[in-house]
Amino acid sequence: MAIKERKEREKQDMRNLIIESATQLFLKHGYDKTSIRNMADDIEYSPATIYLYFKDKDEIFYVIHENGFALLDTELRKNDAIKNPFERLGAIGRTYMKFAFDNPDYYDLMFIMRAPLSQIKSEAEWKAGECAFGYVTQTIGECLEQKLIKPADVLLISISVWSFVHGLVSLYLRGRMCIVPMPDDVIEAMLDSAVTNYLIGLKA
Amino acid sequence: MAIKERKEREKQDMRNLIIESATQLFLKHGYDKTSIRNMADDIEYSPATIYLYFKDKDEIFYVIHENGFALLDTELRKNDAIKNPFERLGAIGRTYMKFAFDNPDYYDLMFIMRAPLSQIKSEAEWKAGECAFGYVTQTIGECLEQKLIKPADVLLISISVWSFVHGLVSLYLRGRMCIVPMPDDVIEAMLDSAVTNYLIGLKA
DNA sequence: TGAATATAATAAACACTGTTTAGTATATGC
DNA sequence: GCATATACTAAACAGTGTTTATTATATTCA
Repeated sequence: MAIKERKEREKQDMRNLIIESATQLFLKHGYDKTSIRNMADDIEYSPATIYLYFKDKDEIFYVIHENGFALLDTELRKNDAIKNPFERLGAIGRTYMKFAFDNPDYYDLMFIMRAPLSQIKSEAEWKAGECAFGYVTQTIGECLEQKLIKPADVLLISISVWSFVHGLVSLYLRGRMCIVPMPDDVIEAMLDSAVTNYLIGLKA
Repeated sequence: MAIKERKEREKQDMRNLIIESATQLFLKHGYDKTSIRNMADDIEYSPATIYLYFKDKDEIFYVIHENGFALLDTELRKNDAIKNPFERLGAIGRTYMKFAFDNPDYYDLMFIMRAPLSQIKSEAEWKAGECAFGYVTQTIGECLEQKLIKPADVLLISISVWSFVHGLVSLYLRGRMCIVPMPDDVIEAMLDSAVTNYLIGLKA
């Protein structure tokens, strides 16, 4: 009975087709323009067919959100080559910001929007987020071991570092940095030096 | 011709009625449930009537967003009684966080959502934001004058402080703090000590 | 192989959304 | 009193996510 397996394969192919179409539409035209009907048009199936492969729209965007994390993870871990954990932490911060500015729609889905997280059943099951965050806590842990930063709870520092960079990035992406009336490149430089400054403050 | 003035008054009354209804619906049921039709039902007029008083839905929510800033401003400036600017800065931070947790929907509209800012014509015209942010820069300016914090550009520090607190708050409000699996009250305490810790790091 | 069953896909509908248009009462100005 | 201006709305437009009933196809078993 290889039929069952072929059917399973075909089901996965169809899921992939839908995700590919949704991702392409999402990155090209944004979240609002990525409707079930647009996806259906794109893959040349009826809208109802999509519901045979995904429970709802949020489930589709949860997968896209997970793919975004895979992307970010790959980028972040490229900094593994940097042996000094404090230097690595700085590089991770800059990589994180670059990711956000290069992929604002992914960043939105991953850290700002509510939609994709409606999928997690509750009680800490955000696997995608845990992986990237784990890399930060690990690096900060090494910094603490080597006494490169002021002693404090590793989780508290991790959350602080993450929140600091996320704060800068998300206020910028949502247009709130217009309170300082400067051209975009000047602001981006400012955000960069804010991170640099912040990390200096952590130094032991 | 007092008729013209009465008409103007009536026009304002109607605008207020719509805003009141929208605000009540928004705070009670959230943004998505606050539709033009729901507002119309509530004030017992047709949906089209609302468009005689507001250009579009975003314009209504821009007013609500401005009201939110008036509220936050009042709260923040209560800290004016604190003469020491560094202590005042800490109090402002805690007031800001309390506002966010007490009024998550307002906070969303003011600092996270895109919708209401579609109203600002461009090139730094975000009056509501400037006012609250101005109070922070002013306080930080005083801290610098009195050499209470490490010297740096006042704008850079202001943006850093704001981003730090906003980062903590917005990650929490959008469910991303679930990476640390703790009860809400423990997390809120953690965010509080993160701010305290951060401000200590700024100290001269 | 042929009938019965299970699977895959869809057309159409449901209940919404923001917004616009054309038409109707009512109030104002002359 | 009549023409004009104002206030209002019913209905439609163009979309949204999702569900249901139906049909066509593929698979299983006698």
